[in-house]
Amino acid sequence: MSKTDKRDDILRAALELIAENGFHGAPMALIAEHAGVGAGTIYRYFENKDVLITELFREIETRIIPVLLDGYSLQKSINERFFHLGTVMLRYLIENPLEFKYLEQFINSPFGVVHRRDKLMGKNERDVFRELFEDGISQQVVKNIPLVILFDLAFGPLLAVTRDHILDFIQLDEDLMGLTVNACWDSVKR
Amino acid sequence: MSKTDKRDDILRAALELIAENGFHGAPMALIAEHAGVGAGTIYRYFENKDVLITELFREIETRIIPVLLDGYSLQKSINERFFHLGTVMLRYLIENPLEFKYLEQFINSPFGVVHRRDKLMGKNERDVFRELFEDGISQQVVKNIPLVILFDLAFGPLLAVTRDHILDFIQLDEDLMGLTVNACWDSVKR
Amino acid sequence: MSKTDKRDDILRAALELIAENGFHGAPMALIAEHAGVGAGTIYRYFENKDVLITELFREIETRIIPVLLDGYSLQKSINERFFHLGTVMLRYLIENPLEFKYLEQFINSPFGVVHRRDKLMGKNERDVFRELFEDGISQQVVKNIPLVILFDLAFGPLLAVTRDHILDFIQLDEDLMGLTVNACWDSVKR
Amino acid sequence: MSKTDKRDDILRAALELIAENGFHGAPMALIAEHAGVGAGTIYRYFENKDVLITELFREIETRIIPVLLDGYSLQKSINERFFHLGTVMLRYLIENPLEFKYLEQFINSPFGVVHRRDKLMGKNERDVFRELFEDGISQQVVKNIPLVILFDLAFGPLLAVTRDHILDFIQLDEDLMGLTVNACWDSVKR
DNA sequence: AATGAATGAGCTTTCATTCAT
DNA sequence: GATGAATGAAAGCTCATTCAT
Repeated sequence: MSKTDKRDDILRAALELIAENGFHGAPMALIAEHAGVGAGTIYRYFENKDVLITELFREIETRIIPVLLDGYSLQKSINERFFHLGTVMLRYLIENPLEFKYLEQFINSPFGVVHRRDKLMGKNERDVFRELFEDGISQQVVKNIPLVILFDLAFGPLLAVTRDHILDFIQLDEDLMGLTVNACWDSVKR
Repeated sequence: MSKTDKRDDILRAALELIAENGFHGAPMALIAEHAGVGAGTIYRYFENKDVLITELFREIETRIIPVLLDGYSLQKSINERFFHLGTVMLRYLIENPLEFKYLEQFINSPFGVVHRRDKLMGKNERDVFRELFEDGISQQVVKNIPLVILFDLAFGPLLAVTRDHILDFIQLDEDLMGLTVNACWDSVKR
Repeated sequence: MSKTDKRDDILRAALELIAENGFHGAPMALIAEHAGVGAGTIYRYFENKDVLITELFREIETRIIPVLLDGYSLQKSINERFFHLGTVMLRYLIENPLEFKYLEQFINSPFGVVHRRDKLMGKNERDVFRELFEDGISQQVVKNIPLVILFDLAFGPLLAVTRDHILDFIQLDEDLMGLTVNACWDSVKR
Repeated sequence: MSKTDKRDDILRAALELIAENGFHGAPMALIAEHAGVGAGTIYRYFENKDVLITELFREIETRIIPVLLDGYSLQKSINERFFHLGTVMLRYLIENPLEFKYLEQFINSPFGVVHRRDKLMGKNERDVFRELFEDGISQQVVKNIPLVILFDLAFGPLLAVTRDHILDFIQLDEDLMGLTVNACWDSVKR
């Protein structure tokens, strides 16, 4: 088994346990057990639990980006670009409920606050959503309100809807997903 | 000191500590200390920590309802009613950051899932928002999509925006609050 | 059982275990067991293991001082005062081997270095030995060399001899104790 | 690289780490890293950590003996021989603080007790100090008290003074070193 | 009714040692 | 011979809950 395999096993175990039980329902010993490694082994790959949690977030984030960009074209209209990103993201999260649940845990935690602050400070490289909104504002297609609020108008409902789907409060099909993303667009468009 | 006083002291202490430090930053002994009671005393009023947490949520919920209803009239248009409820709620949360932080903690936790499930199952009495959306749909002013999604479109951004204000990512004044609520309205209206 | 009793039980258990096995041979769980209390109970009396260790040192120190001062008179000659302090200390340590072993552990550890630095900086109240040497120097009875060296000349051998007695390398009786203290005096006297 | 080289690298790394951080601040993996070898390699040269520690002590001891004997003559007076050994040792330890710190760690540990017991039992070959004191006693120049006590009177202060120098409590120059060794002589001479 | 000292299971993390490569 | 990834027992410490007073 290669080095990478074990690291992946640990990340997968952490994803499953934290997604289902939260950070506190995922003791390191249990993660190790689910990963099929010794408790100490985790610490060869991750300095401590916080680092494991943060790395796992980055891993998921990294996994999503190419999915979002697949078929995404800056040539299309702002509306089309928004629709593309919104539906692709919604679909991805619904098809990967573990990753969604993990993201939710992460975002609603001190880790997430730090991450969001860094993002808003522009510490993060190219951000496809920020770019979209900035283009939309300059083209006078999107409401001229603070970026932060645009994010909230777009992501707030998307995450909420995904959660409700995963919790079985609704069944999102392609139609409902389209309606939802369009409704979000209504809130950000001029 | 009456029985009710002590109960209130405990709830207040729990609110402050949990809002600022999360559930795990609020040990029962600390809550007791802040409430000025013995650790064991809490258990005379609340069966265990989970019950305390849930009761505190209901308390806050109960406190908000009359605020929302003050000046609220079923005679006004759906749009006006939505604007009233949205801005009043936004203002209330911003002026009561402890309660908002607590609600966030609660919603993003296993407790919150249970609560939301109960609500959607209609276990809860009269719900002013459900009523508003149902009226809006029947008057063909609001999009005819599942209630759950309408909730998400309206509350998702409001909560997100409040959090960003409290985290100092934006400064919400009355103007921005109005813009935000109107943007939410754009997403639910036909 | 009074509050003080339990604290004393813990200190006694710590003394025994650390004296015999060193700091690392005395896990908190074992100290708790020997003290007849729960593991968590120790933390009601001592913030952490370091504090327990330091407090125990002070306790022992405090216990020795009145013994040293019993029958000690500033009216007597420097030589007599030195002999009194030296033999009383030697006798006390030999009769209380656990305390001696503990002191040795403590002195030869990072704790001890800090403590010694504080002492030399004069942070500690009245120090009977410092006083003795300062009097001796001003009366030109004791060698005019740095205080630190005088301490080393006097205590170095006393502690070494005590350890050898406890380890059964020698059997110190009153005669040998007298000879030893006198030899130490020879090294500090002019 | 020869077998001996690797062994030496390990011993050197162990010396540095243990001297600065104590036995518990020197994990085997770190020693291996500092020595530039694999963790498992140490176990080809030393059965376990205890053996490594003991061997390192012997190594240092062996290194000091020729230094002590350089210029040492049994023809000189006891006083002169004592002065020679005392100052040379003091100087050596001060100039090699790592070795001193290591010796201190070793002596004040269960390892040291065993070693001292062996030494006093006469298990060790020729001992230059024992010889000196025995000569001194038979020439009636040194106090007729047990050898062990003479060792303590001579080494107790020397080690204590060295430690204080290394901890920066005093600055030992050649003069102070001479004074100190002479003071020790005062305590052992008749 | 109210207390708060006591509990002990459970947490994260370290490290001497092994062994497949 | 040499490696270093893997191990898992054991450490210090926390905290929800109990119960004698």
